[in-house]
This record gives sequence, structure tokens and C-alpha cells, in this order.
Amino acid sequence: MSETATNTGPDTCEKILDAAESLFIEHGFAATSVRAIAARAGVNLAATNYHFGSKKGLFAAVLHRRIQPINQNRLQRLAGLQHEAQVGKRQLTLRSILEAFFEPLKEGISNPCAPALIGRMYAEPESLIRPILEEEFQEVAMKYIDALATVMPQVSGHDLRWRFHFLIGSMIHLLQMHAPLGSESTPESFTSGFPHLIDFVQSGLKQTNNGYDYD
Amino acid sequence: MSETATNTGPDTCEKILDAAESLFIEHGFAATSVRAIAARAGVNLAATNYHFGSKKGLFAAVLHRRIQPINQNRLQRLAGLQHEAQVGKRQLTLRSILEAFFEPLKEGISNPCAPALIGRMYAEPESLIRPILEEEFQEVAMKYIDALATVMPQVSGHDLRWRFHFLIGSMIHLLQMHAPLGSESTPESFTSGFPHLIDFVQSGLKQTNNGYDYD
DNA sequence: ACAGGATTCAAACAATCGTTTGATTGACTG
DNA sequence: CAGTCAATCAAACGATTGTTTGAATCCTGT
Repeated sequence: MSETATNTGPDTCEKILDAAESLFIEHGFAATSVRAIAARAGVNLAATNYHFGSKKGLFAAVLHRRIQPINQNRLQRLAGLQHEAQVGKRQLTLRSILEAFFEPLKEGISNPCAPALIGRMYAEPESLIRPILEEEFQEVAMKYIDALATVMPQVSGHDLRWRFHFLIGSMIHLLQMHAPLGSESTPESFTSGFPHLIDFVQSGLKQTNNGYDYD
Repeated sequence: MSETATNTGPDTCEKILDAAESLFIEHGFAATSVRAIAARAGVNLAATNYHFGSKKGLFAAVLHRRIQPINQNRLQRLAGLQHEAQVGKRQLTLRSILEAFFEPLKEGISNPCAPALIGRMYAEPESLIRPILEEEFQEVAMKYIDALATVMPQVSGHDLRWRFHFLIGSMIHLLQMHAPLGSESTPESFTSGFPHLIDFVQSGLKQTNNGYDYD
């Protein structure tokens, strides 16, 4: 993995990462060939194996480049919220936690296709993404579930984990932009669906169903 | 596609479908070879192309075999509910609609891996599954959204479609059994997560957030 | 200017891919 | 029994797969 980036213009590694990213989003991991990646990147076929070891290594690198800053942002925001709550400046709320979790997806990311990439990631076979997912995501999930537990003390840890699970599912489905059946899958449909996502999962997490009111 | 099933034992077509199904679930479409399918099915390599035309044709057949009875069950149940409501026997409720939509997934299906297959389906590239999805799913989605609209008249059609979209996402995430991070992915985790799914999406659909109560 | 490590290159590696072919089998019909 | 058609078979088709090789080239530090 090259560390020298003194030259102007995109580094070879970055060119490969960019090309691989777009192709993985489009066709998935297995259906994307290393040759197609090298061709789109405009580099030699052997460059991929030289810089990333293997096709799987490249896949992990592509994911890490996008997920890392998002999760770092998530942790920073959550820590900020918890600090504000501790000094009594502003109390921790469910919605503030959800916004801290979701908004890093749509802002600050250099490339707007980062959400699409994360959506596609969940579409790969478990054997491929499970190790990556545990490595990249475990800390964030744990800390956010803990934070949710503090604002929803009446919900058991077991139930809360399930609800968080469906939160992820709703998010992934928006990121994959399996558009609402019939409508178009545009980049804007992600940002426009964003408020709906927050409202949906907020209600799902709270679950104010009183048990008798089922209509 | 053979129609003669006078012999005892599984038909060649069924053996291929069973083998393909398990392999598609395990590795996805692109990462599953026709040779691996034929080997697991115990049939000749050429049998797949003979009976299903192509690998894609086999994929569509595998999906159709599982989705068709589920969606038929969904439509029957919904029609039954609407009939009961029309004759005043029992009024239509949100939960009854949700149960009519979800329960066909876990019952009556000959093979318990049908849910897993549907989960995997959504993991394939759009270009592959979009036509299948529109063909198999459009009617059910439309009718259920209409039914939801009658029990939630205060929600606009636009909002309702988004909420239904997240309902699907939550369901898919459970079907794919991307287990709650760290825990095991077992067939039982699907049935045990089922009530949580219904509770979650029921709250998400209703959205009793009053706008001021955010904690 | 020169040595030396990092990078790029064309070419080839063995393996596997989806699909097709043409012969062979088996069961049923006339 | 002869004839017919669907089904199965071994074998091969050309194309593409991920990866490796060894020489050529670039860039840096002395």
C-alpha cells in the first residue's frame, strides 16, 4: 500500500479505489472483475494485486476508506452529546442520538456514493463482509446502543438490540435505494428519504403502542 | 420445463431448484457456478441449461417457486380481512394487515429457507432482480398500501409509501438474518425476531410522535 | 551521476466460467 | 416391433477469471 502522495493528481491507489468502488456498487463484488477495475482506473492489471494483495483486500480497502470517517464522525458527535448532557447544557434525547448516528452519512463525505457503497456492502455474502463488518462497526454499535439505553431505560437490553437491528435494516434499505417500487433510484431520493427514515425509526424505537390500541 | 412427475422421488427440475436455492442463499448469484449446482443436485451439467435455458432463468425460477405461494397467501388473507370488514364482522386494523403481510413468510412454506432466499434476493444487483421484483411484488405492494391507507387516512400517500419502504427494509434485514452483530444467525432467530419486527414497523407506520415530544 | 528500492508493464499462468454439441438412453404411441 | 420425442450424458467450446512472473521504468537519496 503506497504512502507517498507527493505527486499532483490522483495516486494510483486512489484511482484503483475509485474505479473499484463504482464497479462494486454497480455489479457487486463477485460480478466485478479485476480487469474491469484496472481498465476503468486506467492502470495496469497487476497494479491491483501489487497494492492491495488480492481482490478481497481491495474490497476491504474500498469499504474502509468510506466507513472509517463516517464512524469516526459518529463517535465524535455522540461524545459531544454526552458531554453536553453531563455539564447540563443540553439533555440527551432520542432524536439527537439518531441524528448523530445518521447525519454523518450524508455530510462531509468526500464522495456522495459512500452511502450507496455501504448499502451494497450489506448485499454481499456473509462470509465476505462479516469480518469487515465486525471490525468496522462493532464499537459504534455498542456505544450507540448504550446511549439509547440511557434515554430509554424502560426498554430491556434484549428488546433494544432488536429495535436497533431494525433501525439498521431501515437504513440499509434506504442506502441501497431499492426505490419505493416503481419510482426512480436517484441520489436525491436518499436525501429526500432521510427525514422519513428518522421519523420511522424514532417511532419504532419508542414503540408507544399501548398494547390495547391496535388500529 | 418438465411437467411429467409420474415418477417417485424428486424430479430433476426440483433437484436442480433445491441445489441452486441453497447455493444462491449461501454465496449469491454471481459467486455460484452452474457446475456447483449440478454437482450438488447430482445431475448432469447440461441439465440446467436444458430445463431452464440459462443461469438467469434458473435464478428466476428459484425465486418464483418460493415467492409465488407467499404472495398468493398474502392476497388471500388481505381479501379475507377486507371482506370481514365489509360485512361488519371485524373491523380492519393496522395490526391485522401487518400480520396478514408477514405471517405468510413463516408458515405453510414447504421449505424453511424461503425467507432466507427472499432476503438474499434483495442482495443481488438491481439489474438482475429489478424485473423479477416488479413482476412478483408489484400487485401485493399496491394492494397492501391501499389497505394501509384506509386504516391510516391521516397519512398522505407519499408519506405512506416511504413508511412502507422502511417496513420492507426492516423485514429484509430480518430475513437476511444479519444477526444483531455478534449473535448467531440461526433459523430460530428469524421466528424469535418476528414479533419484534411487527412491533417495530407498527410503531413506525403509526408515528405517534407528537412533534414536541422528542425524548 | 549512480545505486537501489518502489512501481509499472506486457505476457502468461492454471483454473473456472456459462453454454453448446451430438450421441445415447428410455418410455410411450401407433 | 418400429418410430418418436423428451431427457440425460460425456466432452468440448471459447471466453474470462484472479494471480504471478520477470523485465523495464521511474523516482529518491547519497
